[in-house]
Amino acid sequence: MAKVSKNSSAEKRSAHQEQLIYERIFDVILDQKLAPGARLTEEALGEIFGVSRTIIRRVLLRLSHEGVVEIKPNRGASVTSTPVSDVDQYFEARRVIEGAIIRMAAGRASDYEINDLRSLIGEEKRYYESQTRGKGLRTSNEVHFRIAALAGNEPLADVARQLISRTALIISQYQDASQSACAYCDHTALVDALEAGDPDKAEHLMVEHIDHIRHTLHLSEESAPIDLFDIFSDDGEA
Amino acid sequence: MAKVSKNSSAEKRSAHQEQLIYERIFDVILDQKLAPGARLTEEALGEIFGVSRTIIRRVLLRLSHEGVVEIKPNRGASVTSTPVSDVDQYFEARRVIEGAIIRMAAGRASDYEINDLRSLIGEEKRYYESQTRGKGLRTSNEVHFRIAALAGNEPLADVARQLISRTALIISQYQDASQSACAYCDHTALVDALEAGDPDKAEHLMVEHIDHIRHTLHLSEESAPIDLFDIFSDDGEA
DNA sequence: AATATCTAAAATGTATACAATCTTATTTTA
DNA sequence: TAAAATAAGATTGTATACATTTTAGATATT
Repeated sequence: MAKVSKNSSAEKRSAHQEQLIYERIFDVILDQKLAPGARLTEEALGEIFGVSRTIIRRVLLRLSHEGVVEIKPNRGASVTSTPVSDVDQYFEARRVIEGAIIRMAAGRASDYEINDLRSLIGEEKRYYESQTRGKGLRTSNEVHFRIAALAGNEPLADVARQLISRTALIISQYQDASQSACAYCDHTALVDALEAGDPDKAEHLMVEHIDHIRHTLHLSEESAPIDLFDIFSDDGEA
Repeated sequence: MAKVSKNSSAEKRSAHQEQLIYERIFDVILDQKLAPGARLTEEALGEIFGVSRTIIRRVLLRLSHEGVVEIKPNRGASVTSTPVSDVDQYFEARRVIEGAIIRMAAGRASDYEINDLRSLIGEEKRYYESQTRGKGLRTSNEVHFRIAALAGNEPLADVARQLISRTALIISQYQDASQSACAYCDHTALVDALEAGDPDKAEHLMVEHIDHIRHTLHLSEESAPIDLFDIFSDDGEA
């Protein structure tokens, strides 16, 4: 007579389901399996992930609020293509914000947090060496996320996260797969400065690092149409 | 509950409809007609604006992405209540970002843009003198938005806008209606520095200004439940 | 009277139906 | 043949139905 408890495993999943779909789509974009400009149709995605358009719509809306996807009225969503002319602005924004952030973070990090960062950078190094580009890029982002968190200012960390994600999209659009930017070298130096509690050096290294990434980009126009089913059915991510 | 849809006049402009609802809800929050913590139920809002829950849901989702509203699973949306402990972080974030922005903007503004700003500040002054608090606060935001745009860096202006909107919510939560912060005095000085092309002075004034606003806040806990229909049916603006 | 349990109402979560709009292929016309 | 008109298909826009969950009130129990 009481409530019939359904299989809770399926229900638990539905809570995270949206998040999983969100990450999956973002990952595919960063892996350059979906080029900028590629259209994301609601029904196709719904079939792929086994949910209705309602859920997909929410995910696309979130991605559009983050600037990863563009939604035009009656046209639907497509991967954001950043014009060459906008690229430098994003990197300048990152220099300003992440420069200020790492200055605030310098000396604040505990030994535990520093160790955590170093092991993350180790992971990053492995991904880059094993040529798994997408994973490497996301891990690199994670390093920047963690540093942002160390500053102890949640709103600032939040806007930093946005810019970092958005920049990742730009990098995946303009960086050659071969030229993987050796980010982990720079990252190690950054963490050293953090540990030493040297704000000036930390800021300087961060600005140089962001500048360095910017200069690995080849700013030329390109595009490549793709089929949604192929991309999501075959996960190239070991 | 009568299902009478109260179509005011914005029935056919379905393209802008969502935007209008968004602004209407945000305005009501800034006017303190909806206190932090107040619940926003989808069906009630749908009836008020004469649309289905589908549209309301999109608006609430957008507001939640901007941090104005909090959505909890199975609980729906409620106006974000910022803990006292978080307030200073938001203002610090604004000092960092808007400080950098106005530095970039100094000397870049055309005569036309400067004049535009001055007339906007005039408008602001009138609103404050006529005690229309909500309008005054929004106009004040607009001044900061415009300055952010002058820096010529869209991504930075974007994160600035987010923080400014979010801070407006905080101000409406913690500032006494009487103490209206005389923002337009500071703003005039800011524009003078912009026109003179003095980055150091402009930055200094901006930091002081933001600090000044922060110090008009009375950081104590409060709350007040309200009825949605009353609020939206009677527009206290004018 | 206080607490616990159960039931009804209300709100959100999701899917789906149908309308409006855009896209594409085909046919018509000059 | 090329351009324009048109019709068929695909895609998004919106409303609504139904399921699930929460909330609140009533009833029962100690």
